[in-house]
Amino acid sequence: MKASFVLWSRGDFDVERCPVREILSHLGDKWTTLIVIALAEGPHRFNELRRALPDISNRMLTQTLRDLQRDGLLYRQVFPTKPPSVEYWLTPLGRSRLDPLAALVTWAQNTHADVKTARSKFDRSGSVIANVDS
Amino acid sequence: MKASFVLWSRGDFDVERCPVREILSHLGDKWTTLIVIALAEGPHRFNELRRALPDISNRMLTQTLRDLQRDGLLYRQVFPTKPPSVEYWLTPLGRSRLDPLAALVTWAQNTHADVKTARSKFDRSGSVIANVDS
DNA sequence: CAGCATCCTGCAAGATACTG
DNA sequence: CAGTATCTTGCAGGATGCTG
Repeated sequence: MKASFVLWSRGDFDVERCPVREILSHLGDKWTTLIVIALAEGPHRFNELRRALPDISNRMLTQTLRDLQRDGLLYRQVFPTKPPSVEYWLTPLGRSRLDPLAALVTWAQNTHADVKTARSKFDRSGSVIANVDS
Repeated sequence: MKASFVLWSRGDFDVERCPVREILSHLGDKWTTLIVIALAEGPHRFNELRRALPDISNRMLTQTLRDLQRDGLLYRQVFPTKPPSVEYWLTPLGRSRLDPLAALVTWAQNTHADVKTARSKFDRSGSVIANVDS
């Protein structure tokens, strides 16, 4: 059993400074990951991204892009055209996040059916009691 | 460029049924992943988990465990001792989630320094304007 | 076009008290 | 010990209108 993360759960640790939590808070928010994935294809402009994420609000797109830029995951380039256009694309650092992300997405796709099955089985079985017996 | 996820962002797709969103909603909540990681070591009882996640509320621990059980990611075994004790541990399906998760955690640890640097650089540079120039 | 400023809302999550 | 049942709340995120 490769227990590689244990450092966070045992003993003396500051919740605020737990690296695992940091990560999760990033993955937690609704849009960050979707934008990173959207930019996997290549550079995109503001409104292109808006169209790619049909239900994102103006506010959230701006804010999430800013955060990603701030963390060094993407570049932002303003072209002084008229009207102005702005392009976003992944930095090498940003690209490097795609790999673990892809692994996760793949896992989810592969196991999706199993989860669905387990879920409806659980629900049918009275949605109470254990599940370990037979 | 291995564009493996594109299916979700282009053209005709139902936001509600986007598989990527499904996944993210699972990873999104505050505790699910932490619990899965905590159970990587092996079986744990309710209050053991509570101690492992110092700041989780009673309510959230119960609820998250139920959801994970429902999705077939963990087993729940009640021992009719007095007072009762209950053990939780990962199913094979649950274990299989550890791999992509570990990849992500590792990535985060490896890049943590870079992100911190980028962040403070961004903040110092007026926290406005672009970052692509020099 | 690409945003910012504001106001507003719902729901994830916390706190607390009680039970088999 | 391992939960359930309520009540409450903060803040992520939505809606809308304005501007260089």
